[in-house]
Amino acid sequence: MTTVITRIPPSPTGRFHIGTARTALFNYLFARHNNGRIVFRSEDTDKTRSKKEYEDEIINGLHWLGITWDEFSRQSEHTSRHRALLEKLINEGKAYISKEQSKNDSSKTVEIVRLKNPGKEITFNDIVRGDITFDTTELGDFVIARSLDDALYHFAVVVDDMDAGVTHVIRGEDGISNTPRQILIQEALGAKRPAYAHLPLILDEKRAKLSKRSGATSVMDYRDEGFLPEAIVNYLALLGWNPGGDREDFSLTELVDVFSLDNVQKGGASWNRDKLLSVNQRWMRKLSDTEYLVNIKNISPNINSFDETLLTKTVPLLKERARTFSEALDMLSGELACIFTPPKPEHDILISKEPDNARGATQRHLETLISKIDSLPNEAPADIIKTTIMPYADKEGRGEVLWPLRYALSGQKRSPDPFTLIEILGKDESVKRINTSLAILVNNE
RNA sequence: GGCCCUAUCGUCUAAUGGCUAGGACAUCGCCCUCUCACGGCGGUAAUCGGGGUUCGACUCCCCGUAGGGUCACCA
Repeated sequence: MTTVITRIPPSPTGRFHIGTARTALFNYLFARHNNGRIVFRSEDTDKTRSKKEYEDEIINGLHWLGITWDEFSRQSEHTSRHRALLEKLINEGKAYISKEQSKNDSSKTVEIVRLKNPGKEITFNDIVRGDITFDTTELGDFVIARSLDDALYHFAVVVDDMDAGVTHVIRGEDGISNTPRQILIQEALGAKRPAYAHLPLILDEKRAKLSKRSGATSVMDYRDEGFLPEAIVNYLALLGWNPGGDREDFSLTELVDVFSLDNVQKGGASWNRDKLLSVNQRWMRKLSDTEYLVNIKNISPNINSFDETLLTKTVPLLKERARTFSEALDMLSGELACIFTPPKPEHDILISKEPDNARGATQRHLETLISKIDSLPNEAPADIIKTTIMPYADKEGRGEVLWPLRYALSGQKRSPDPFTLIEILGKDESVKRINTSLAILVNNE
C-alpha cells in the first residue's frame, strides 16, 4: 500500500478564491483521512500575473481555515528540471522545437516547444465519474513550453506531480478537459498516471461557475465580514459531498474522520449565502462569551468604546440574533444600542397602547414597578425579575404594564424583553430610566 | 459550434432495484409572547421528458431536452 499524496496547487494570480479553498479542503481531507501527505505548490509560472501578495493571502487564508501541508514548493523553482525533461523529450523525438511567429507579438519569431501527439484515444478513470474517453487527435501537436526555460502549465504540472509522487489529483470539474493532454505528456515522460477525481463546480446564484463577477468570492471577504473558519469549512465540505446521513454539523477533524471520495456529488452545487449564514450562526453559538467578544474585536477594534461589563452581559443576546460578527457589531449600535446609551423616550409612545385614563394608569404602573425593582436583590437574574413583576402585569394587563416598562428601559419599539434588560442594566440604571419616563409623563401634563 | 460532464423540493442533499421519496436552509402557518429575537410544533414544495430492461424503477440502458465545463505561446 503506497502512501497517498495529494496536492494543493493554487496559482498566485488572484485573491484566495472560494473554489481554491474548496479544492484544497478536499485534498486535505482525503490525504489526512488516509494518513497521506499533502504537497503545497505555488503555480507561479505566469511571471506577469503572479504576485507575492496573492501567494501570501492564499497561504494565510488556508492556514486560517486550518488547512496544513507537509511540503511547500514553488513551480518557478523547478525550471531547470523542466528544461532537462524538455530536452530529453526533444532528444527522444517526442517533442520538437518549432520556429513560429509569436502570438503575442507578431513581429517576433519565437522558438516554442510542441509535443508530438501520437493522436490516439485516451480513457482515464475518474473516481467521481467513472471512465471518461477523449479523442486527442483534435489537440494536435500542442505547445508545452514558450521556450526551454519557460514551460507551460500542463507540462510543469505533470513534471512536478511526478517528482512529488502525487498519487491523487483532486481538482475542479473544469480540469476534466485538461486531463487527456496531461496524460499524453505523462506517457511521453514515462510517468505513472495518478488517480483522478474531478469535483463538481461551485456555481453562483445564476448557476454559472463562481467567478469574481458573482459577488464576494474571496474567502478573506468572509473572514473580514465576521464568518468563522469552522463555518466556512463545514459549509464548503457539504457542498458537493456528504457522509450519507442527516448530520450536517462537522468540525475539520470530524470531517477528516468520515471523508471519502465515494460520496462526492457529480452535479455542480450553487453557493447559498443564507445556508452559510445559518451554519455560521451555529458555530458562533458554540463560542464562549469571551471568545465571542474577541471575534467582534477582530473585525472592529473600536468596539473598545463600549462598556466592557455591559458588553459581556450582552453576548447572550447577540448569540441568539447575529449570524455574523459584523451583524453583531451592527446590533450593538442598532437594536441593542439602548443597553449602552440611555434612551430618549417619547411621551406619546410611552402611553400609546392605553385607551383612556392612559397617562394616569401608566404613571401608576411605572411607580409600582420602581418599588418592585427596588425590592429586588442586586444582580438578580431575569427569571427572578420576571416572577417579581409578572403577577402585577397579569393583574393589570400585560400590555398596559409591560409595554411602558420596556419602552421606558429601551426607548425602542423593538427590543429585548424588559426582564432581560433590567438584569443587564442593573437595578439603579433601570430605576433611573423609569424615573426619566415618569418625568416625561408629568411634564407633558 | 466541436468535445466532455451533469440532471431528486427554490437551494444543499438522503434514499446505490423494493417506503407515505427523508433531512437542512429558505418560505408559510400556529404556539410561546407587551415588541424584537430565540425556541417548539406543523404546512407548501422534488425524482426533466419519452422509450426500454425488470415482478418492481429516483436508482440500470437508449434517445431527446436543459444546464454546466472546456476549446491559449493563462493557470
